This record gives sequence, C-alpha cells and structure tokens, in this order.
Amino acid sequence: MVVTRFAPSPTGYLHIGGLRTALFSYLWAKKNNGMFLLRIEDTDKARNSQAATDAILQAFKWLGLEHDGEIIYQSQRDEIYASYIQQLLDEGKAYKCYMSKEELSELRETQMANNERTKYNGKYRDFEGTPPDGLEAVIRIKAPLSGEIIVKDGVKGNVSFQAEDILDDFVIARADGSPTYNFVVAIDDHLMGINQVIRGDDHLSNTPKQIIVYEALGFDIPSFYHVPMIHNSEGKKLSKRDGATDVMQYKEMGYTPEALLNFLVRLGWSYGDQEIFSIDEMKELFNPKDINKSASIYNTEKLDWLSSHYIKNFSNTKLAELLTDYDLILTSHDKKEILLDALKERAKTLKELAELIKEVLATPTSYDESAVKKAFKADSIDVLNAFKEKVSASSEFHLPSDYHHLMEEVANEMEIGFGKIGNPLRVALLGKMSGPGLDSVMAILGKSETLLRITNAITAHS
RNA sequence: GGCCCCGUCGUCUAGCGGUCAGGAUCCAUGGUUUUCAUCCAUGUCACAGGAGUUCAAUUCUCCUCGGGGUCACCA
Repeated sequence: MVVTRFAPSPTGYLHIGGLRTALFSYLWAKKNNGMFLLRIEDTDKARNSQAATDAILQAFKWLGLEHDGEIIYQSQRDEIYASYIQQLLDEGKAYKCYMSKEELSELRETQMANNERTKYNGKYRDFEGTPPDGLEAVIRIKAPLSGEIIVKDGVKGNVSFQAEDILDDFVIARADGSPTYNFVVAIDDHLMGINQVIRGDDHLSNTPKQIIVYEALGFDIPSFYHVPMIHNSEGKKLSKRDGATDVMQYKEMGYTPEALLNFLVRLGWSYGDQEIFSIDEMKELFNPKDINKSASIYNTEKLDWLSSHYIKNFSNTKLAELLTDYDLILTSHDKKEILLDALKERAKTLKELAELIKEVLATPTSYDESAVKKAFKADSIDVLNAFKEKVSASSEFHLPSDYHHLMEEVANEMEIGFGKIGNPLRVALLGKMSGPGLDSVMAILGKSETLLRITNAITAHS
C-alpha cells in the first residue's frame, strides 16, 4: 500500500508551495487507494505555535484535503526518539561528543580561513577517556567517511553524493537531549509506514543524511520524489511579498478550492495537453513520475482564468451558497437564477461576482460622465419617456424576453435603432455604459425599481 | 566558496534522434453581442551559448554561461 505524508513545521501559515507538495502527496495516495498522513514537525519549541498548526488544518479543511489516521505530533514522541538514540549508542553507531560550542565555532573559523569545507573533526568519535567536566554532551552519529551515497529519486533520477564531500558525524541529539530533524524524520517516516516521500527539492541535499539514519537503524529506505520549487517573478524563493502567502488569503480574494487546486496541480505537473482537472480526475491521473524537473514561476494569470472558468460552470445554487462567504445573501432572492446567469460570466473571482451583483442591485446615485455624453442624444429623454410609459402600462413581468419585446416595440414605433433606446436606458438603469443585458437587468429589478431608475435618470438629465 | 539540482514562447507546459517545435494563458486583431463581459476565429512570440557523437540533434555527452537549493545543537 502506498503511504505518503505531509510534514509541515508549524512556524507560519500554509503557503502555496507547501500546499502543492501536500496536494501531490494526497493525490498519489488516493490514486493508489493508499493513505495520506499528516505529521506536525514541532520539535523546535521556540519557533512553533498552535495557531500555525490550526491555520494549516483550517486550510486543509477549506480545500477538502483530508488526511488519514491520527495527526502525529513530533513534540509528543520524545521517548520514542530517546530509545532509538540509546539503541545507536549501545550499538556503537553513535557517540557522545563533548566539544563545546566555542571549540566548534573555532574549528569552523579555521576551516573557513583555510578555504576548507566546514565539518566536525571527529574528535570524540573514538573517545574513551573521562569526559570533561561541566559540559553536556551532544550525540553524534557515526557517518561513513568515504564512499558514495545514491539517492534514487523519482523526479530527478539517481543523484549521487560523495560521503567525504557532504557528510560528517552530524548531531542527532542536542545537549538538552532533544533529537534533531534529520534523525526524527527518518524514524517517523519509518514508524508511520511511509514508503513514498514527496517533498520540496530543498530537501534533496538532506536526503543522504537521512539515508545514513535509515541504514544505521536498519530501516527500509522509502521512494523519494523531490519536487522543484515555486519561484516568484524574480526567480527567487517565494516570500511574503509575492502576494498572498497564506493559503486562506486565496479564499478571501474569492478563489474557489477547485480553481486553486487545479492551478497548483498544473504547476510542475502535466498530463498531455489537459488543463482542466476535477479533483476526481486528479486522483485518477496524477503520477509523480510526470513531475517536471525544473522550478516554475508563480504567476496568477492562469489562476484567474481557471477561477473564472469554474465560476462560469458552477450551478447557480452552488454559487449562491458560496457567495454567502462574501457578504451576499441570495438564497431568498426570487430572481436568483436570472441574476446569476447574467453575471457569473463576468467575474474572475467570487468576491468580484459579489461586488458585481451588489452594484446591479443598488439604485444608481450618480451617472458616469462620459457614458452620459455618449448615450444621451437630443431625443433620448423622449425615448426614455416612451419606454417608461410602456413599462408602467404593463403588468409585472418576470422574464427578460418580456422587457426585450417592450424595447423592440418602442424602437419600432419611434422608428429608431436599438442603440438609441439601449444606450440611454443602460445609463439610466446602471449609471454606466457596461453591464449585463438590459432585459435581464429589468427582469431582476422588477417593474417598480425599473420605473424608479428611469424616472431618476429623466429628472437628472432633462 | 564546496556539494547538488535545473535551463523549450513573457508565464504554465508537450516533446523522450527525423515534428511546419504542439497546447494553454497573456497580448493583438476580427466576428458575435444594443454596451461591456462571455464565446468563436486568426495572429505575434521559444529550444541560453559553444564543442562533440550521429546520415540527422530541442532530444545523447562535455564545457561555458545563467538560475536555484543546501552546507546548524532550524525544520
């Protein structure tokens, strides 16, 4: 069974890059009827917060990414890590190192001065004397000093590292006894049964260290897929200044989970020429072997396009429901269908759609100057009056086509083109030149509001 | 700096020795529309550079250049 995981460290919000690796992991598990586990890497007590964990969970919930099983918190697993540290100590695969921080940094400085690679010098690797007084030991693992370590990566291929280039006896437990990242990752992934690791390629150079831990403990090494980073428009690492970092901000901006997930799945991954993927299609088609090798640049043009695509194709019922999050209650509006049909093709986001709707529903309090200039000709007031007569003489209409007929009648009777009536009427009803079809607008507004707006315009422009 | 990864239209990408280098987005133009938007059609735009290998390189190899990542008692 395929078991994947997402393992964020709760130092901040869930951002777009983290979300994408989470999505990939989730999809790959689902595709294989496997499990997608969640582990919170909160061993650094100083930098972690419960709020950040909650934010991540909240984002997952919004997007419908459900994890399987219980959430694992590393902060609650100290005894587990301690027992493995003891095991390595007992087996002679790890040892206590009494080098002080001062001595260590001195060592580094001389190495840097000599233009050498900074590495621990193995001073206590085979130490057997009496430990120095007053120093708490760290635990270091005995790493191979030479040889080749190959990371078999499903995205990058086989990546080989020379032990002497990258390894030294790295610390697996700090002076206070707490374990370090590369150590606990290997243990937790093993204990959780994770066999497919999909993560950012910033972890690629850590992987050899983790392999050393796997081997020291006799664990099976999982399959790795290191997915390339998402960069900002300058080609640099994504930062807070590159728009919304927190995934939940995308909700505030009016994007739907469908659009955001579709956008992200196509960033670094593709399936032929297909652009639109439902969640079910993603689960069916995603395969990490098709992940691109190169970094991609974050750019919202396509997100906007996808967003408008989904909004156009959502049912009015679903839209009305979604819109409640954007301060717009439409559920009881009797012209909901006409309203949404008329406006959903005009918005890139739900937020925009809500604003567009509110605009149509609000009686104009002013008229766009250039629109008035363009629309109001010498006979416009007469035309509006004629149309107004028609409307008030009619019974309450409900269909756009009814209003359309009325407009046609006026145009025919006065022997004028459609534009002669459409333009001033548009300004009267909406206050500007652009907007949805007037017949729909009038059907939405109803007889009395339509008459009110026409009367207002006649008064203002006579 | 050492080590590692990467390099096809502005952007997201297809390509896996022989293609008019394809799609999408963006942009532009035209059509539809009483307006705007939608929609449809058309168009502009790319293999970082240089050596090899080969009958043939975007594709394989090497070098250069460019970009990124990583080198902790952070994760």
